[in-house]
Amino acid sequence: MTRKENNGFPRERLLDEAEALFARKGFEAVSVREITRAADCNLASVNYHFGGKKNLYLEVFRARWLPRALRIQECFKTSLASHVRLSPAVVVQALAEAFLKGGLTDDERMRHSQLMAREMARPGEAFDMVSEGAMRPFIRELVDMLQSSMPGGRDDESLMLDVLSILAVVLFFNFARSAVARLAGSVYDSAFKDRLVEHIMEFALKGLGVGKGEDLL
Amino acid sequence: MTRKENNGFPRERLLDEAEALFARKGFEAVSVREITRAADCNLASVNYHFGGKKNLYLEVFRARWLPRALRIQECFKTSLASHVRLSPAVVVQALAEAFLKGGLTDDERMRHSQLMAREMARPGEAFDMVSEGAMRPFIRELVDMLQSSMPGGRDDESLMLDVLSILAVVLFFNFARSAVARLAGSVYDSAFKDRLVEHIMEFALKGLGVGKGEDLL
DNA sequence: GTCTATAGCAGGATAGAC
DNA sequence: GTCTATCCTGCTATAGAC
Repeated sequence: MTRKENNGFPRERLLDEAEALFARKGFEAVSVREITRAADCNLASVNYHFGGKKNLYLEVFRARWLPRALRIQECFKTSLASHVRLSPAVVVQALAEAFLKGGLTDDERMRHSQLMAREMARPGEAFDMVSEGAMRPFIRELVDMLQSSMPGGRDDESLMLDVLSILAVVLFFNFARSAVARLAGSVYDSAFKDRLVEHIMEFALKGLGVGKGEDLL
Repeated sequence: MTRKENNGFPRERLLDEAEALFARKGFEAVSVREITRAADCNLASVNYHFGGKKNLYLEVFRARWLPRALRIQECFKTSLASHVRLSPAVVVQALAEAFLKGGLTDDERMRHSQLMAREMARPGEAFDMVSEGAMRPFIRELVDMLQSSMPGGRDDESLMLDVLSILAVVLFFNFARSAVARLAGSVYDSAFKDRLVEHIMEFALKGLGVGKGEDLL
């Protein structure tokens, strides 16, 4: 994999390449040699800048994953800001769009989901960052929003499971991208992605027990 | 990890321990030494019985994962057999129960989901088995069933995305078990599991656009 | 800060005795 | 079929020149 010349500092190049490789193959399947080769740095640079492979992995979450998660959340809040009243439909639409089309490139989205899925499948040291730094507060916020906007009024635990389920679907269609494409018999192109976004919004809204076209504007 | 003495033949012990370790940590993170130690076999046995680590991994899918997938599908069909008419609610309930409580131990369910999630995140040689041997025909079957039982009549592609979404939720709550428990602030005990089953059925049925209690019997 | 060279070790695989 | 001993490769990490 010859690299498109990344013009950042070595430290930044290492973080970028490491993130891509860790997301694609997982921590153990990637060697420091592979990372430094891809980042066009020498073998010792990982140790110099980060103090070892494991610290580089953690730094990828601190310096790349976390900011991206916060960017997604900002995107979500920006969508909400244009509405006077927060109906469930508005919240869900903003949520789905923030995760599926908001702010990030397609590659970023996949990397983000894959790293997240890896830490969720097997929580390690980075999971604290994922959990406390982004997911838990965001979920809390979502539950509160939905709670105060749902007509019936449901208990928090039930709403949280709904939120987790929506998140599960979003994660799945991002991190299992090639498998989904093969199972669906499609190529994962731009049209297919749009189709997925449409589907997820519809499915999630219905799953929450909210009609789709209720009061989106 | 001292092992509960497994009384099978060495070959079977190797498959069992390898499956558990591959599911938990992934292919690269597990060493042949670790597997043979857990299975109480000598280091050379993996090469003797399977011809290498990679072939052992493939054999785990052929001899453990695939039969289990078929057992889940049988469990699903048995549930259906007791109904005269296949309403969507019946199909979804049978699906959710087959995946969440059917026939397998809790450990088996988690291993099954984790192995499946790994192959979907990064399809390798084993993915053909997962895909062609179990998932694709099963999804096909589900879509056909739902198609002929849905009142409105929807297109196959849309139904397949629904089925994939339900599968995504089921997979997620199994493979991200510890993360879910931490995010939900619960322990993943038997009561919590029952709660999850209940939630998934409700969410999936609504997501399909079908009322919950319509015609379950 | 960057690089080469290498220590030190763990990995998969195999040979060959039993 | 099973086991020990061993080969060789590739890994992380570090020392030390520049």
